Amino acid sequence: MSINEPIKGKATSFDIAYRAGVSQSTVSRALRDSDLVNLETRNKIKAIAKELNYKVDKNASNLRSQQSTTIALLLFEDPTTDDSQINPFFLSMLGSITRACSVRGYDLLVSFQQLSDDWHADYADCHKADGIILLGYGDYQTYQQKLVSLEQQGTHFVRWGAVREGHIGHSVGSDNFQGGYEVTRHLISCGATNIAFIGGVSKGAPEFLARYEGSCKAIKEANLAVNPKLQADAINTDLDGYKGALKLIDSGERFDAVFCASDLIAVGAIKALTEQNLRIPEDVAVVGYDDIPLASFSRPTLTTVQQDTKGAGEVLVENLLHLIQGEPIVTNTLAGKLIVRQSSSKPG
Amino acid sequence: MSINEPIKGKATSFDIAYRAGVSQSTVSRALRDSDLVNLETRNKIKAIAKELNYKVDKNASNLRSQQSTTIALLLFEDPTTDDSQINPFFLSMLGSITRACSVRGYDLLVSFQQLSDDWHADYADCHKADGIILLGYGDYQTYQQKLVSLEQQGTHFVRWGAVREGHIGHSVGSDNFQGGYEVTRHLISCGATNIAFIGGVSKGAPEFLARYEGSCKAIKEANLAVNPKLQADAINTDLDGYKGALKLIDSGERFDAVFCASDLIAVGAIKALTEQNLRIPEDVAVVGYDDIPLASFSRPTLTTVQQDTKGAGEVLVENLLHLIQGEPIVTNTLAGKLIVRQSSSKPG
DNA sequence: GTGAGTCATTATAACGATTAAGACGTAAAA
DNA sequence: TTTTACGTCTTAATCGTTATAATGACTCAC
Repeated sequence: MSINEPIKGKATSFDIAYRAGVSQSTVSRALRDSDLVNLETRNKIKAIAKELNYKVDKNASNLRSQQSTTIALLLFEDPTTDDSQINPFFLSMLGSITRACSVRGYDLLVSFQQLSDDWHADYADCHKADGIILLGYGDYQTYQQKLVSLEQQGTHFVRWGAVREGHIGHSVGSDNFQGGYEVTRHLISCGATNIAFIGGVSKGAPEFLARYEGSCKAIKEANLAVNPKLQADAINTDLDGYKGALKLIDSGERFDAVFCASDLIAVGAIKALTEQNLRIPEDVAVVGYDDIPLASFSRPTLTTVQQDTKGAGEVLVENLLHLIQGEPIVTNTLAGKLIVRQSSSKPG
Repeated sequence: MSINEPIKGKATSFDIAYRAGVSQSTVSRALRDSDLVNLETRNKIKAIAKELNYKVDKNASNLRSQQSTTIALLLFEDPTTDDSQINPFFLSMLGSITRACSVRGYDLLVSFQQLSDDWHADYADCHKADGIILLGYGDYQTYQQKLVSLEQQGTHFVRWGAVREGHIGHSVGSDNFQGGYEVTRHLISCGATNIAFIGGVSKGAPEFLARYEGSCKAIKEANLAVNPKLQADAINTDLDGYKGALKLIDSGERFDAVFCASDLIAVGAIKALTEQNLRIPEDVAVVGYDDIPLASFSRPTLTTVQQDTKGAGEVLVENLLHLIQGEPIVTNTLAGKLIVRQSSSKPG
């Protein structure tokens, strides 16, 4: 037993051991409720620990047990957007992820990443985190290499995004195809026959592509024709939505509805349409995707698909923890919910 | 020198030492660019480290050096709001804080807190973080006790909020008084004579109070009368703004402008006013505070005060680091910027 | 040629926990 | 009585660093 009566700085388990008249290892066990130590001593030790305001040193604990009970969240955005404007959708997810982590006793390390950095090595490798959650719209191709090396290093990670064949690692995502399908069915039921789509399809976010494909399916099912000219590229900004809408108008093609791949795009599109004196939804119905807070306050309020952000955070964390513990993963697709608002109200 | 030729799991500094033919301590020094080790050996060691994909173990490093190069961000909201709706203003701050941390080589631990928990002990005490950033609107009284005990434990922390006399610890905040003053001067210059205020004043967020007081100053300076009946309480939600506006209308008092203590409140207020067929800004001018993304897209677009969130994150982190290193703190107040939009356009 | 002064590196303790293996009574089984 | 077993606790090794003191080698001055 070490003879360090006075507590110098923060209390250590040795200080408690001394006061309790037991060995340090017993203290360590007692505080983690090991039944290798007598209940009475256990309580005594806990009492002393509380009195001394003792907290287990995370670093020492992690070092010895070789795990950090910490999860790293890596947010990466398209390089075009700066850090002051973060996608609201991801931010709302942040809440549920944090919650999900803390419920399970995990800490959350947050980091925004430029895709250029070698983030893939910086977290799990130095034992900062047990696993990584990757969040970001973006071109899968650009960071596939990093995922491969993550995989090779045996790092545990899950990503939010489209669940597709051939993708590395485990993904959790909204059922974008189904969402696009339902949006379009809704538009058709409102009387739309020429439905435009604003959102990058050829390259870029696979989520957008899935939404588009779902939309096409609905159009075909209704015996309408898919018009490729009624599709305008846009990444996930309002400015791009604005430009996309202008492009559609300039194309001279007729359209009575616009399905925007995201709410931000929709906001921009609405601005453009309004400036051209088109009435929404009378002349053109508009639907977005994501149900960001703005959607319910824009004028007109925006019909959109609400992604289950609460559930998403929960599932992401849950799956990652399963992965870490070598258990099988269950869910990986979350249903979206169509929220009908003014921008696409039914006639009559 | 330990004789462990093969690398078992992740490489350690011993593995590198073996390959470089030097001692482990030399490796440790070399990787931190100590000039106690010859430049040539240093480069050699670095090369080998890179080749082996070696990363310093954070836990071991932290344990030994007794610091974590990690900052904890504690976000706490009024208990009324749930985790799915986080104040956009704080979220936008999150971006700059993350950026500021990573630039300085610090990690960021994020946590949302219910005020009830004993978060005050859970971060610095167990060496998870070197310091804490506290973010949250909220009644100062409710968590003052925690701040006191933080202080007592010698924990370093900074908070975002009103800088007031008698408050524990270091605060960084917008100059809310000045902001309120300028908003109101602007409204008066637009011709307003009866300016209402929606936002909790008597108790609750001191930020709101400061904005109100600034407003009152401007009113008095213009030789107008401050009408206490034209002040409605509201915490920071759109619903409360809605209710507040209705209350003002029901009061029967005349008013031609509403200064809302936050954009969220303003959004709710606009909704209420519009429903009562009041035109904005013709009948009533409306101004918010915060410049959340929604402000520039609402109909009408919302005049507001843009808080310098980018600068705020920077200053918060900077100050905290100063605090940790025992250096003096310089800045603690950030100027806001009035953004005039449609909701309060000048006549003519 | 002995002592002082550099320079580059090594040997060796910490840091504060976890955990396997061993020790010591005491009670039950042989 | 001796053995086995169990409950309870201690001893000691370990995690992978960082930091301090010690070691050699080698130059330089008196």
